[in-house]
Amino acid sequence: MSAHSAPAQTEIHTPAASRCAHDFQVNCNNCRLNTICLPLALDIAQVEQLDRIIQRSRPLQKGEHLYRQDEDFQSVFAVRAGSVKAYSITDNGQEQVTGFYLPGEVLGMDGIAKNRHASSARAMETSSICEIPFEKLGELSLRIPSLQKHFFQLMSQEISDDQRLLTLLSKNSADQRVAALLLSISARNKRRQLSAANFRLPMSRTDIGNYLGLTVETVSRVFSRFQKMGVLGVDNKEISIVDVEALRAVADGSENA
Amino acid sequence: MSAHSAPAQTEIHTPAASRCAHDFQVNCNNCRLNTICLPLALDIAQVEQLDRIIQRSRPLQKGEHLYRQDEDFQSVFAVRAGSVKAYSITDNGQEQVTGFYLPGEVLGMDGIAKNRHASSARAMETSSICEIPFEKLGELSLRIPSLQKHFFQLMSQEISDDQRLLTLLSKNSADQRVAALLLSISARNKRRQLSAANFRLPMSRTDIGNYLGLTVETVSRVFSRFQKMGVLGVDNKEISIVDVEALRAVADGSENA
DNA sequence: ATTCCGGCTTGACGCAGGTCAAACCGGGGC
DNA sequence: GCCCCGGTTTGACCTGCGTCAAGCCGGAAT
Repeated sequence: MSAHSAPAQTEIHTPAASRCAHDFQVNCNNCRLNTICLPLALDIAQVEQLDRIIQRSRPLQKGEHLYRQDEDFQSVFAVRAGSVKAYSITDNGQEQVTGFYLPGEVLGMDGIAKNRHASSARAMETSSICEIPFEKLGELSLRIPSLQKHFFQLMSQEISDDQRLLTLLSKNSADQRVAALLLSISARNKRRQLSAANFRLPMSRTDIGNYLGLTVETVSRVFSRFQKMGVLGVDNKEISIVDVEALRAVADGSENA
Repeated sequence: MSAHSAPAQTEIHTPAASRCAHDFQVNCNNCRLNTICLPLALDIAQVEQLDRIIQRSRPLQKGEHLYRQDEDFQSVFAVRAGSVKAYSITDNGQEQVTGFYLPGEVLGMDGIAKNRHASSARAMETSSICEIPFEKLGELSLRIPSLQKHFFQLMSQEISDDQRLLTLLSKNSADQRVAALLLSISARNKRRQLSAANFRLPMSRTDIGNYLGLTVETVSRVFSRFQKMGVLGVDNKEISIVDVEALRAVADGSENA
């Protein structure tokens, strides 16, 4: 294992959560992710109201489900620590990974429309999750306009993200897709004050392939190629971005190869 | 021109709109699309409140823009008649059609997150549009809980739709993609009490290809193939679905060819 | 230490769909 | 009528990625 595995590991022990493994008393005000998952516009009293409806259950083990497709929709979820993948299965049985969710990110909003989850979500590693009952969130939003706005924005962001992914899938080569995913994860790590250059991918090659519309083999080959090109350091799931500029160039198709 | 062009043409003259070409007094209560674009849960008085904030401008001509990427976001839009395509252009200049919007459907919600439109929208034919100022909609939603819920649902539906499209792009063949699009349009026509079997495609082959992540040539070839197979009747943009079951079989990959 | 097993890598080969090029078709302007 | 022009179709060829198959690597169980 390489040197940067240690910082990556701390992901699942945020300051708040690590004070005690069974500390379910963590609240939004002392959560270091609150600038990411919460509206900045809320004052302390409002955050406390929100806090009161949020449920924090025991950590999920790797592989456990947060919710399953077609189950009744009750809540949306925020990742506090760890990571989660969302995926859906179509009528004819094909599985599609629709998103990877890292700490501070919110998932489950696709269930609102039909009051049934349109996808399943499972932990890719041991994870702590905040459950936000949607009925109550709606009520609270009626009294806190900025909260309503924040949720409209969150959902809108999810739409934009999906549309960017759409473009990626329909227009870009395997190299570009993988490069874009790595840059996305890098940026999201950076937002959480983690290293943008060195990190551990929580998902398998298979998941990456499924998400990006590629086979495992292709994903693996791309990683190898990037490594050979001196753009990436790859040690199984440990990734280090050696040449960000080159990676960006690949991502938007302007490399001179 | 074939026999079914007439009903298709009436699309741009809804009962409400056709009373007078410049009748901007149309309102939600007498709009025959209100069960599609409006919450069923609103009572007459509430619909009137909503009605008061909705703006109906002169019809858009083919090719005119409803809004442009990166412009300030002010409103979401509902298609009353005609049809609209939404598309975005990435940093490196590639265009991606992100959706086709038919009467009763709402677009523009991807602009909420950043308060700037994340995509552009232009009329694919002469179209009437309802503009719904988002600021006011938010305020009204605070007073009409079912309206707030409806908009959460609308946005959630858009997320689900995008995710289904994602799966289509990442897992399905050209034949499957085109078949799925045709079935989608057919179903949406049916919902508006129009023929599910015979209709006029408002978009070009190029747009279809762009939307589905295919080239024009491939789209054209698929149409030809479907026609040869006796699944479809194709006369330029006039489509008739001859064998729905076969088309469904193609769409979910269970055809025995 | 040995085996097992799931995830990852690498190679050889084939095909669906992209690319390039040419021709067609239908509507609008003159 | 004629020409023009954008959209569409069709064909011939090429390639990126999927498929199939084999081998590798590392952690868990015994």
